[in-house]
Amino acid sequence: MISRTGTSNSLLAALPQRERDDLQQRSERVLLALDQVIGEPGKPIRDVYFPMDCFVALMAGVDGHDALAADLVGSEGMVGVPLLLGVERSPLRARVLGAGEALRVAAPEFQHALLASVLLERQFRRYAGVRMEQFARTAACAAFHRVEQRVACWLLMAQDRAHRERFVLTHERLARLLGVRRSGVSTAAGTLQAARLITYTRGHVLVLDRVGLEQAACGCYRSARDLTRFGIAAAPRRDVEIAPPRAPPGTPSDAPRPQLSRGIPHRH
Amino acid sequence: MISRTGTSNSLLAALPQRERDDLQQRSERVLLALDQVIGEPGKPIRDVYFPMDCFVALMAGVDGHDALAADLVGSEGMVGVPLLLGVERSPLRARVLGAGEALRVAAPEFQHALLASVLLERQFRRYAGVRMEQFARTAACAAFHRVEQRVACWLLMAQDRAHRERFVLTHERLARLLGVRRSGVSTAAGTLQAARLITYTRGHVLVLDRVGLEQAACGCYRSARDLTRFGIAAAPRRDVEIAPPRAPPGTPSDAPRPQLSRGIPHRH
DNA sequence: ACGAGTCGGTGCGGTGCCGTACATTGCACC
DNA sequence: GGTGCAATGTACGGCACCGCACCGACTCGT
Repeated sequence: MISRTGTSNSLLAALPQRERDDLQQRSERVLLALDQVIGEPGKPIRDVYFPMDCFVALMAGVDGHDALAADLVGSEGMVGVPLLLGVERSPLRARVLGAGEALRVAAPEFQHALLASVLLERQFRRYAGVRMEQFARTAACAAFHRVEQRVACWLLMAQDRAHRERFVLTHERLARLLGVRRSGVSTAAGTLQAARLITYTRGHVLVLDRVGLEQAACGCYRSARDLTRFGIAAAPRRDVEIAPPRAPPGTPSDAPRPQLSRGIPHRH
Repeated sequence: MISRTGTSNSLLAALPQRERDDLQQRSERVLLALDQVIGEPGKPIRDVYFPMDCFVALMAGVDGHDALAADLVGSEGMVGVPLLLGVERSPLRARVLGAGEALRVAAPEFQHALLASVLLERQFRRYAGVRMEQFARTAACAAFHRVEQRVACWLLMAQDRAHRERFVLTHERLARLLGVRRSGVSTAAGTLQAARLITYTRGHVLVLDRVGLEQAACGCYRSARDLTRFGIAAAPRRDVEIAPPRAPPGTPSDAPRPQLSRGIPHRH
């Protein structure tokens, strides 16, 4: 999980040599700065991004504000999925949450690449399906799970995408992701810190006990992680029916897990 | 809106003659009963459905329960979008919320049809993009808007899909859509009823004042409706760049709207 | 006509989070 | 080594919604 895969993008890495090379030739390496916005709701999608060691929050908005993050995109994914689906305007705001490098491909170039290779198109399309499921999960998670669980969940997701044991994410920013108060995050983070699961100092997060943190998080983290793996895996060939490994038998995706702070009952 | 479009599906109706006929030949008319489940999370998608005068709730689950509805599908859409994206298992539970007729197409038939026509594939793919945006919106709505607003919102969405002035939807079922208590819906519905916007009698909803109900709803309703229209509209040809009419200039998608019950401030 | 079951109106104590505000603490930059 | 700001810890009243429960009202089947 923390294994530093080098500066590469899994979605690209899963492509056949030819497709990968083709796309990389059309791309350029760019440095994305913290808080940089690389997608505005309602505006045309100019470029597609493949994060390498940065990660990006996809913010859903209501009433003119960014309300909450629908998903995080790191080196396991891409920014600009709507283009895959023939939607040329971004529905969400894409804001860089962890600075770093990404491959940028201009929208027309990307569309040409899609037309040039069915394999590439199929692989990316399946990623779109994964993203969609993730959106639905986020909706349920935001509506049902306690702030503390969600803080744990998103810290884990952020860490996976930062590829580092320690990374940068202030309470303020995390609060905006979750759509809650900053002080709510502070309290939750304080509890996690008291439980020796993390250390939080001025935006610098250090995960001390990953397993414990996973237990403090809602099941959404594990589900999301499994889903991500499925999204990266090479798409099965159309003529051979392979059951995707979504739910390995005997592995209930939501196993019962202990509560951290006072046994808060789950809404059902 | 209430115009009874007859028993047809807009997504199919927007297709060119040839594609529509082809798909209809592969389909069969079926009657979907209230509460019938036509998609189980984690299970293979056997069939794709094009509702005609029925509508279906797509339920996202957490912790093994259905948590909340991510979207409603009526004659403007289809059930089985993941197949479009190369995902062969349903991420959500699809439960019939309004009984009626639908066209059913077996998954392999549908996939063949997709391969047979780029036009058809493009049209449906864009619908997938719309659905995705809707998921994100639902997430934000569920997290931020008051139950009363959401009740109004979902009543409107349900009515659009029922194509009738009056339709059937109990508090209990609506509560499950929103992921709230049944009594919470009762209270909210009571307020709407007191304001002469609706009449609610044992599951039979009659909308008295549609405009008023829209004002009582959160902006999500209008956004979702506009989005739906965009989803139905014929996809622009690839070689001609046509800006999709997502946000007509001078039409802020979330205009300020009056509060119904005591001026509840919006979280921002 | 009557009983059973569904539906919805209502109440009550509990609580998680909101909005707001203020004090503290590191870190960066003088 | 002080100054300034960003980041965090903490507190407090308010409230929307929770879980639970009860009861009346309407519908339907026999």
